[in-house]
Amino acid sequence: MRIDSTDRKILDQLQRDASLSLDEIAKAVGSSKTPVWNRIRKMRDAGIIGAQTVRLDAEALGFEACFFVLIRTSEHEAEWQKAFLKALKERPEVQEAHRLAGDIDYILKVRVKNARAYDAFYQALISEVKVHNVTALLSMEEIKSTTALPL
Amino acid sequence: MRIDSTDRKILDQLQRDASLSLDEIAKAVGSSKTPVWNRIRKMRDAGIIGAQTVRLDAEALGFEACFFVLIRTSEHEAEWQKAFLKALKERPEVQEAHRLAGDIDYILKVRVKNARAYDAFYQALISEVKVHNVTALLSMEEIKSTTALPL
DNA sequence: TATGAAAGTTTTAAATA
DNA sequence: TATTTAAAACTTTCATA
Repeated sequence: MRIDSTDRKILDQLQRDASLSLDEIAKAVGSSKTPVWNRIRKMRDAGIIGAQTVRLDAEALGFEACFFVLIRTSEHEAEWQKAFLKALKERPEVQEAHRLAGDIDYILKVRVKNARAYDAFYQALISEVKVHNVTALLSMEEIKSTTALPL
Repeated sequence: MRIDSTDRKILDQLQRDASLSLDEIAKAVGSSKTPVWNRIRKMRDAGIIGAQTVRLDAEALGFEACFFVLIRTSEHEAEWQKAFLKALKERPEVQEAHRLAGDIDYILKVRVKNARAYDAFYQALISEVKVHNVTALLSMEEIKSTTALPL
């Protein structure tokens, strides 16, 4: 699917504030309701626009600890990988999981209530799948956090 | 502000799909429109509910590279830190930035179009502020990515 | 907490450039 | 083909019971 500059402007508005009305978006991108609506629908159907969410204040809700977890493994078989990915997807405290190129195999972002909850997560994970080496980096301060793309 | 189990259910619905109508949320949490609306408004005013956003498909929009960047610095003065944080906040390719406890001082998540764009970012950053040691981890596969809290 | 009415929004369809 | 207009269905918001 081709995306032109008007589409890009619409996406930029939406990722800044998805609660804007069609009229407001139309005004901001210099168009009007119906064409904007058609573009949004097309991009939704194409999967370019995904789920609508709200950002919640993690601290206020008692999620006071955030860890980045660096994982090295000696296992590289398909079976092991399948079990590992499944475990990550199922655990709700894992907010991000990436397979990496190079020395370190995986990185996770894990959001939990406290250090103890992290330990519970860690114990559960290593009992489910064998990992070679795990380093946890504890976040002291969230300087920035956004999902917005620099369109 | 105190959050009860009904509030938590509402938040959970909203972070799953912020486009749900009040009626749908009310039904899901076993209440009716007005109380749900009052609770949502209260939580918005308290800042527990933040901005509404849409998730965009980064790959489809040409953002094909994602790096996690581990930074060690020898500088720990207030002036340096101020300049560094400012640089991070201003750069739109930095999606996450955390100050860490321990050996590594900062971790960034950087989303760019390609490896070349990452290099441009890296050169710009180190010319703005002095950093001691930088390790970039390249993501090969985004296994999971969510901002949802395990309420 | 529930009801309901006013204002505003989304969605579809038809008409127009 | 893309945009404007129009109208129906639905949602949010808020006053009142």
